[in-house]
Parts: sequence; C-alpha cells; structure tokens
Amino acid sequence: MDNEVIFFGTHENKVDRKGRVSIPSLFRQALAQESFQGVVVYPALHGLGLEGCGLSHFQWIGRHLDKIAPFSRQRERLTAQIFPNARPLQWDGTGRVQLPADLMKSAGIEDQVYFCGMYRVFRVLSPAGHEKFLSGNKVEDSETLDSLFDSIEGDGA
Amino acid sequence: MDNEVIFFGTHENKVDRKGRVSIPSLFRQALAQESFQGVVVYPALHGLGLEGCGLSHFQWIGRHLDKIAPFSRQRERLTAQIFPNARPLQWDGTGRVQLPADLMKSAGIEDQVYFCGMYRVFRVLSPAGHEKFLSGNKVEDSETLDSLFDSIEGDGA
DNA sequence: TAAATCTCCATGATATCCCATGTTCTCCCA
DNA sequence: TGGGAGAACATGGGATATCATGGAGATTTA
Repeated sequence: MDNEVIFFGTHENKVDRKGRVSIPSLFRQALAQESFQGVVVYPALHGLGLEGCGLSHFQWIGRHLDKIAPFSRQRERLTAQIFPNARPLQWDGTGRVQLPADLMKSAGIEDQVYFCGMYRVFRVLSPAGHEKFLSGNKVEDSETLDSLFDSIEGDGA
Repeated sequence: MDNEVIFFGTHENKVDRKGRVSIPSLFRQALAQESFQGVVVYPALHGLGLEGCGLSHFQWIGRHLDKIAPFSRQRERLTAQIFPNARPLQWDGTGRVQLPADLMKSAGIEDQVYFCGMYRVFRVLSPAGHEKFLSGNKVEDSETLDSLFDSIEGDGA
C-alpha cells in the first residue's frame, strides 16, 4: 500500500489563548486523502496525554474492539476509555484545530504541545508529558531493542 | 528480482549552511522506481549516526509492528523508539534533502557526512561517527568472521 | 447579549524551488 | 591511447512558496 497513513517525527507547536493549535503539516499531508479533513483525538490509552489519528484508523480501532467478547469487562474498559472522550476535530483553512478544554485539562496541556508521530496514530503531549513519554519508553541498551524486535515473528518472506 | 533496492558504497558529501545535502546519485538510482522520491531517515538503532532507507522498506518495518497487539505496551515502546524521530525527506530537483536540525544534532553532524551503503539501508555519519563505525565493526581475526558467515543459513537452492 | 467559535488576513521564520558554477566522469574520435 | 567534447553530479546563492502563529472581525450558540 502506497498512500498509507503514517505519522512521523516530533513537532513542537503552540496553543494560542483561544485553544487553537496547528496540526503539523506533515500530519495533514499524511491525511490528505482521507474523506474527513481532520483528526480524531482521545485520551491516550497508556495514560499520558492525548492520542489522535485519522477517522479511518479510528474506525479500525472500533473494529478491533469487535473482536473482544461483547460483554467482557475488558471490552467495556477499553471502550469507556476511548469513545466517551473522543472528538473529531476538523482543521480550518490554516490547518488549525480547536482543542476542547476538557481534553486539554486531562492532558495537562496549556500553551505548548508536542506532537509525536507514532506510526498509525500520534500523541499530543504537554512539555512535562513529553518528558515522561521519553523516559518511560527509553530502552536501556540496543540489545534490548533487538530482542524486542526478535520477539516478533518473521514474515517468512 | 531486478529492481531490488540495494545501497552500495561510501559517499562523502557536504552539508551546506541551510542543512541541505545531496543524496548520492547511486542511492537515488536504487530508489528510482519507488513511488515516494525520497528517503526515510531515523537515528540508527545501534546508536551511531542516522539510518535511512526507502519508504517501502520502512513500511516493511511498520508491518512488523502490526503483528504486535495494537494496544500493548510493547508495541508502544517499539513504536516510540522509531517513529517520533523518523522523517520522510523528499529530494528536490537536484537530488538534495533538508536534514532536520534535531536529527543532525543527535548524530553530531555539522558540515560533512558519510553515506555508507548497508544493503537494504544506509548510514549517515559525521566524520567522527564514520571513524567509530569503521573501527567498531572491524573483525579482529578471520576466525570470528568465519563464524559470522557460518551462522547464515543456506537457501537450499 | 455574552461567550464561544469560525473566517479571514497579516507576518516572520523556514523550507523549497530555480538557476548558475565548477568538478568529475563518460564517451567518442583521432 | 590520448585528448577533447559533453553529460552527470555536487554545491552555492537568491527568489519564492509554505508554515506556524497572532489578531481583528463575523457568525453562531447558549
């Protein structure tokens, strides 16, 4: 697949006093061929900041939930974490969206955010959250990273 | 396969004061039939300089991630190692890309780089990094080299 | 009517495009 | 085999476009 949506890089942007923030141009380009010209944002599952993606990937997340037993506790918890607080945010002519106040508050975001490309999704973090994000995901030595990769099954190709 | 992307050789190029650098012509030729006319660059996993490849090889890395449970901590950590620091760099009409300042800094690159073809990927190294790269990968005795080669399985053909 | 949201325009910084130059490499012919 | 013409390549610099950002005014919502 060619025009796969992939989010790259770390982008530091400002939130103005109205709560507006520019979606990084690279992210908008990645989402260019989506029918919905905007992003879906929700509190990150691992508890740090917000997560966002295009609408079609958000729908894909929903389909994953369908695989979980319908009345299980796990399904309820995942669903409850994502959907009630998720918002579709359409960007304006200059590529900005309005961050809802409650999401900003829950992520501790004030006047500065980091957008971290995370493959099919991206993170939106306050400066402090970004620090935690970096230290929390640090891999101590390259051996560990290799072994993490090695634990993935090969594709036999 | 004919049009397999393989990177050969070592190429020494300059970084101009705007942060631009020519992608070696051989590398561009190798990537000629990729849909994205550029390279994806990220900090090398073994901690020395930058690594780069074509978009399709990078997507192949992504497909490895797709095998991991989508909401798992392991997936998050692996993704966080690569994507926030990866950038797609499209070359211009003269074959140059703009190296992002943060990547240059992390690799200690200033005004000169070495491109080292490494089969499916390539390295981008500062002069000092290139020195370390050479000495770090030196094989002390032929016994060791033999055992490295012996560890490769034949294809039975 | 007040508050919030959206649209539009201005601006500085940055990245990209475009053209020019010198060097090296390749090819061709004497 | 030597030399010269031409092409390909790396590189420099100025012009142009894009991007993030701030603010004024219009529109909507409660």
